[in-house]
Amino acid sequence: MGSEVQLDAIDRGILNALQRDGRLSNVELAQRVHLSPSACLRRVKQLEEAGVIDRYVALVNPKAVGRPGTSFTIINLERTTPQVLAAFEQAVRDVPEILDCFFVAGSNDYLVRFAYRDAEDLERVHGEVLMHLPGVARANSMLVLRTVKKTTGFEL
Amino acid sequence: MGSEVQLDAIDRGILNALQRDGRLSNVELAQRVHLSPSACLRRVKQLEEAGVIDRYVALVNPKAVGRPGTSFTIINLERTTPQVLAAFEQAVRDVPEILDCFFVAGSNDYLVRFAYRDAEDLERVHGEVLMHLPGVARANSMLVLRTVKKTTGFEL
DNA sequence: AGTGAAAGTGCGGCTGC
DNA sequence: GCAGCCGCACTTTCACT
Repeated sequence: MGSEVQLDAIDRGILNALQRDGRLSNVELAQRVHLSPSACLRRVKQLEEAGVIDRYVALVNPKAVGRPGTSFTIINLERTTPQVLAAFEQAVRDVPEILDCFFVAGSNDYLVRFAYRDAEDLERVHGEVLMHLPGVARANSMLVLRTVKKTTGFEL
Repeated sequence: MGSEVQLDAIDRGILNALQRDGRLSNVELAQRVHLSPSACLRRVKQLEEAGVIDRYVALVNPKAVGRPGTSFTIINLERTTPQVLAAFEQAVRDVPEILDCFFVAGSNDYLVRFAYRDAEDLERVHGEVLMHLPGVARANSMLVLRTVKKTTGFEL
């Protein structure tokens, strides 16, 4: 897929701009990167088809939809056979409260991110959702007290 | 800001659709949520102005821009005076390699996410960037071996 | 008064040269 | 890089409740 595509300075400028504002009109984007609209559009389409630009999304304010809290939880499984891992991962995908889940090196742990509504909801998700995923031995939550920095893209 | 806005079922439908595809045209969005284009556009504008929709962004493929690796690092500071925290956080904001940084409860640690190019780059970022941030005592990296789930929004 | 549908206008995406 | 058509965003207006 989108591997080993060579990007020049203009491509990087396009990507930086669209990562900040995915609804930039082509004409405005063109003059920011000093290109004619048609040439700019060609590059954008090419970046989309090459898979460099994965997709465009709207970002919603967590507070505005009643999910102000964020927690990262390190989940340790009792056993780490392929079957146990597969069952756990499928369950994770089916739980809407879980936003991200990563399998990390070191001690065969998962790192899970979720958003919660309030203290009661946090307790529910931690205790009734995470702890009841198949194969879980321990779950160690790290509550986010303050978000220092949060990005959705890369500085190119 | 965007707090305590009441969302009905149609608003949630709009948000779910735009979180999947932020470039949906208003007419297509309208028929998905069974509304006329003008009524739909009014709601979208209102959600934007209320801050429920924060912004629209393009998501780029990390592999395509040469940053295939992800690492989460727990950073522990030597001292936790306000001055030390502030200096650390400002440094974090100035380092482009660091994508996210959260101050987490428990032991006054930070959780930091960054993307790296290869093993050599990982070593450089961990050793030369993170460890040289002001006030760092220890940095414990968790390498992501596999991304099980990754979302940019909420199921509403 | 607040919400939804229908029509007109201009800008911008997109396919030719 | 330039000129075309065409579609969509956006406004206004009207109908409903």
